[in-house]
This record gives sequence, structure tokens and C-alpha cells, in this order.
Amino acid sequence: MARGINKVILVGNLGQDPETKYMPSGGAVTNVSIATSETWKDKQTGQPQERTEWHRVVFFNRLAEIAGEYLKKGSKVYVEGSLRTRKWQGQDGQDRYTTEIVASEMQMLDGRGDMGSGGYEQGGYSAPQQQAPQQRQQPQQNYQQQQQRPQQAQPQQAPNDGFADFDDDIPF
Amino acid sequence: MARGINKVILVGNLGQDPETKYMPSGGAVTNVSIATSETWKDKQTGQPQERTEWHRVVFFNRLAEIAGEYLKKGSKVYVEGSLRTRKWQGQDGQDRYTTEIVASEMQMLDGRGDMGSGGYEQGGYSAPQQQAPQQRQQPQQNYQQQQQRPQQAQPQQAPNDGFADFDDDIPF
Amino acid sequence: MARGINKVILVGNLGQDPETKYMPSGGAVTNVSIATSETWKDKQTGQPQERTEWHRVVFFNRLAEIAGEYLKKGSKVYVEGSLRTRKWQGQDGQDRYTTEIVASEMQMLDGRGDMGSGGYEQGGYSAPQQQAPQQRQQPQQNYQQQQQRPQQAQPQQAPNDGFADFDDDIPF
Amino acid sequence: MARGINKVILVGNLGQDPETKYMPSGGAVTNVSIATSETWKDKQTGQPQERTEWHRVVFFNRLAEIAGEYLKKGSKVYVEGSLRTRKWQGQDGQDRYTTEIVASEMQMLDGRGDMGSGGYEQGGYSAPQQQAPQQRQQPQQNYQQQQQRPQQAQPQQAPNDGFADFDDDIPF
DNA sequence: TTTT
DNA sequence: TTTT
Repeated sequence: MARGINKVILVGNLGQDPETKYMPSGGAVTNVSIATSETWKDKQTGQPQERTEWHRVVFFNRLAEIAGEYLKKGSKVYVEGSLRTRKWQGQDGQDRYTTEIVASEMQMLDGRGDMGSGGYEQGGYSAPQQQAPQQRQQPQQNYQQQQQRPQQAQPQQAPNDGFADFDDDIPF
Repeated sequence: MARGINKVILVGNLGQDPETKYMPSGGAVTNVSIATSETWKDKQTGQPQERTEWHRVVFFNRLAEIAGEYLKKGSKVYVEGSLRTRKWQGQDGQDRYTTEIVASEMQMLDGRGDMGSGGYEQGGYSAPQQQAPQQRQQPQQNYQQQQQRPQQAQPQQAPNDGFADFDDDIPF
Repeated sequence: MARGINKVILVGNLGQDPETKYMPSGGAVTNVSIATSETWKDKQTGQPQERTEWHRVVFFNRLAEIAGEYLKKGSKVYVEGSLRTRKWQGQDGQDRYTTEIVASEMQMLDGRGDMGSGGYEQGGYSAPQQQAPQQRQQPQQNYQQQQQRPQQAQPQQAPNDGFADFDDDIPF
Repeated sequence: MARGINKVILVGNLGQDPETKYMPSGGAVTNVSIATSETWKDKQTGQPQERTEWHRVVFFNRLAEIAGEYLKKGSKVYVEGSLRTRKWQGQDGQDRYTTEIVASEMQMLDGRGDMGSGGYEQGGYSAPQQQAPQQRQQPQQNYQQQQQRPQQAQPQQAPNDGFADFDDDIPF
């Protein structure tokens, strides 16, 4: 249950290949950086300008496995999720904050997304927390994160839980 | 023009009264913090849990004036905008990053939004960059930021432009 | 799994009390009409103008029960869902089409949403298709439709399945 | 100014080439049909199922010209807009209703969207109502409908204004 | 039919 | 820091 709406919609391209790690539970965590950009002409000089925004997106569990396997540098992707700002400790012991988009839905827009036979049965899908990394299911071109409580699946939200290595010490 | 989609939709409550400042151009800049929260029951203990997310939202120009005048601590609000991560220098000279939602649309959801005679003519609305702070127009309950290039209206995007005081040294 | 994105976001007020019916399976179906409006000044005459758009929104199962019980005429509500155009037969035997928003998430924005003790455990929530109407669970102020295949839960999508009475012969 | 939020986000493919017409004012009107689909496995039989939803999208003015020129059958596109239900008269004199998405933003997702030198200066863009069809500006890959009052640019909203030919007698 |  |  939510009090309020916290929704992000992105369409952009990956700046790097995804990075997938696994939680002790076996659940996957995949991080990607997605670029969106704006271009315009400077009003004074008439020069074309561009500003690129980089979005740090994190996928969990099944979505993380799919993202890790099928996205790559340059992939164009639709992502829907919510904002989450994490607090972490810099090398200097100071508090830092990183804002990420926790993805709840993802869709590849490249046309290279035809990943075989499919067979994804959403209704029968069960939470992958206990799933060993190697037991990946059939991938799909579009997916939606199964509804579940963030804290159960996302150790990062409790930064003192021994998973510091998932959220490394670079802010972005 | 944009390459990609960078969209945020929030419905939440202000944690504090808005803070409005003015740029040398006369354009207003209003910052607010908006809370969204999730509640759930812990699967093991059955205890109710809550996580609140705080969103830093920034309004520019006309929208900034309206937000500054009509929103207040506790106000429930709909905000649509885009993500922007700013780089800034901490006291220690280290780079820090702050992610904000640059609002392009805002709508009060409190019912206390009846702000007088109205008279807002969207089509005839002209950019408020040169507008002196005291020359505020009639407020409205709902508005949309006039389309304009961010860089022209948002000095914060170039943090070395002498407006450091707009984006103070606390990350959030 | 979806090919493409089909998403609607509404914030508006109910024009009438909700109407709830039950499917033979016991699943609830609630229909509401939600108004959104635009106002502006006529460029020629300067006269204030208004246009109201009415949205037909349909909730299923658990969401339908909550909507039916807690929304009422005048309620302000956030709804997220997807578009669905249904074909039906007019009295004259001619095909008609009605476009609805099938809600997947709903949130009351009235402040009158304090509906008691709560206790909604999203993770432990099970599909209400077989649930008898009288066995309603504790309501909540905000909810999300449990992920499930539309066709399984929404007989209206197959208008020849004997549920014609759910989608009566008025277009809107 | 809007009372409420009326927002649609689509990512899908065109089922046909766009159809562009011109209003007496010279403003363009382009209609497209966009498909989104869902696939799933039947819970009983395990058979793969698919449901395709067709969305009627209408673009006005500059956006209409761009859509008409650069989209084609099969194009994958992001569209943002609002819902509008129009009333019209069937051959039999009976009232019919058609729900469309009035696009306010569009973005091609095909990679075939690199349409030359660009030069689109959003800030300096002026409303194209009086613009003759042949005076089309440079196209862009992504655009946003300039803010303006719908009624001024969209004769269809007033179905008795002599533009019945824009909204022909097929419902969808 | 709502809301302001 | 809000809200319920």
C-alpha cells in the first residue's frame, strides 16, 4: 500500500552493459545507466546545445535477470519504476545520497528483443528470492516486477544489513 | 527537443513550507520536499512497516511563484516533471550529486486551492524571466510550465554561473 | 507480458456513486465516471470556457470492492490503468464501441480516506475471483490490482460470454 | 488550466500509414492507429493467448505534419496525450462516441528517425494554425505540441462547425 | 454526472 | 519534514 504516487517513466539508451550481482538469497540485482537527452538551439548564439541526463536504474530478482541477460550497451529501453534515495557512507565517512529508479516494468524497444520461445506465465510466476542464480527462467521481451514488498527483496534499503557491496562507493 | 523520455509523476505531501528565491533575471525558483510513502506488514513478524521517500522538487518562473504562494507544509499535490541530477561541491571540495524533479506541471489536491478570481489565460501567458518578483500574476489551481529551454531559465544547471546560493550545500 | 505500453493516469472527481456488480465467479466489477476538465479564456471574446471530459473507469475484483465501498459521488481520486475498447451490440443490432480505463491502481485523494483499522497485507493478498461478495476484506486507502491476466478476471472482454448484463447497452 | 489530470502514455506500432488532412485554417490533422498487445498463457489450457488493443491517436498542427511525414505503417512510437471522447452522428442518425488520444508529445523509436539537420528551436516556435500545408518546417525526431487551447486548434471538438468531414462516420 |  |  502506498500513500502517494512515486512514478518514473524513462525511455532511453544504456550507456554501458548492465551489471548483475546476486544477493545471498539468490535474488539478482542489476544496475544500468540510462541516458535521456535534450537538444535545443541557444537563443542568443543559435548554436545547437545538448544536455544528457543519466539515470541510475536498478532491477531486482526476475527483472534483474532479464535485464542482465538481454540489455546491453546502447539498448533502447522503456523503464517504469519509482524513485528511491539511498544514504551511504563515502570514503571520508561522510553521508552521501544516491537517487535511483527501482524498476517495476521494463520493455526493450530495439527489435532485437525477440528472445525465443517465451513461455512466460505471469500468473504462475513465483518470487525468485530463493532462486539460485543459475536457475534462470525463460526470458521475455516485456515484464513486470511481481508485486512484493521492497524491503523483502531489496536489501539496499536497509544499508546496515551487510550488503554494502551492492551499493558501492561511487555516487552514480 | 528530447531524445528519450524523462518523466516523473508524484502525488504526495509537502514536508515543509516552500522556499522561494529569485534569480537575477527576476525569475523565481521554488524548492519543496514532497513525501510519498509505502506501508506494508512484515512477512515474518506481521508488524506494520512504513517507508517514506522524500522528493526534492524545484519549480521555476511562474510555476515557482504559484508554488511559493499557494503550497504550504502538509499540502497534497500532484507534480509532473523530469529528473535532473546536479553536481555540486561539498564543503570539503568533493563532488556531490543531487537529484531533483524539475516540475513542469503542478496541481493542488487539497480543496483549499480556491485562490480567488482566476483569470489565467494560458495562451497569452508570456515567460516570466524578466518579471520582477513583486509583479506576480493571478494564481491558479493548476498550471503548466510554459515550454522553454531549461538552460535559459534554470541557471542551476550550470553550477558555475554565480548562482551557487540557489543550490546550497546540503545534498537534500 | 505486454508488447507496448498502454497506460492511463487520471486525477478527477466521480460524477456519480460507483456501481458494483458481481460476476458469477464472485468477483466484483465496479464502474465509475470520472471527470477531468480544462478551463481557458476564449482568445477572441475573452470569455471563460470549460470543457469536461468524462472517463469511464472499471475496477475488478478486490479493487472493485474497495472502489464500490469507499468512493462516492464527488470523490477525488487518482486512477492508473489501461485503455480497453469493447465492442457491443446496440439495440438496433449495430456494432458500438466503448472505451474504458481498466484500473490497476487507485488512490483516494479526499482525506476522507481513513477507513478503519486497515491491515492490508499486499504480499499475502490472494486473488478474489472465487470470493463471495459478502466476504470483503478490510479496505485500504490505496491499492494496486494484483497482477493477473485480464481475460481470466474480466469476462467483459469476451462480450459473448454471458455477461452482457455487465456492460449494458449505453455507450457511456 | 486543467482541473484534474488526463494523461495517456502509449508505446506501440502503427497499424497503417498515417492519414493527414488539413483544416481550413491550414492546420494539419493526422490520425493514426497504434497497437499495443498483451500475451499470456491460458491458466487452464496453457495455450498462449494474445489480445491487441488499437488506439486511435490524433495529432494537430505541427505534430500532425511531423507524424504524417515520418511515421508509417509498422513504426514504433511513443505517444503522450490526453483522452477525448467525441460524439458524432451515425448514418442512422444515432449518437455514437469515439474515444481518441489527442497527442501532445510524440517520439519515434525506430532508429529510422534521423531526419536530417534538424534546426528545431522550440522556444521560437510559433503556432501553425495559419500555416499553409506546404510550408512545413524541418522535422524532428521528438517533439512536443506547443501549448495552446484545444478548441482553437481542434475543430473536431465542436462537431457542428462544418468540419464533419474530419471525423468520418466510422467509429474507430 | 463531478469539481473549482 | 508530510500524510494516514
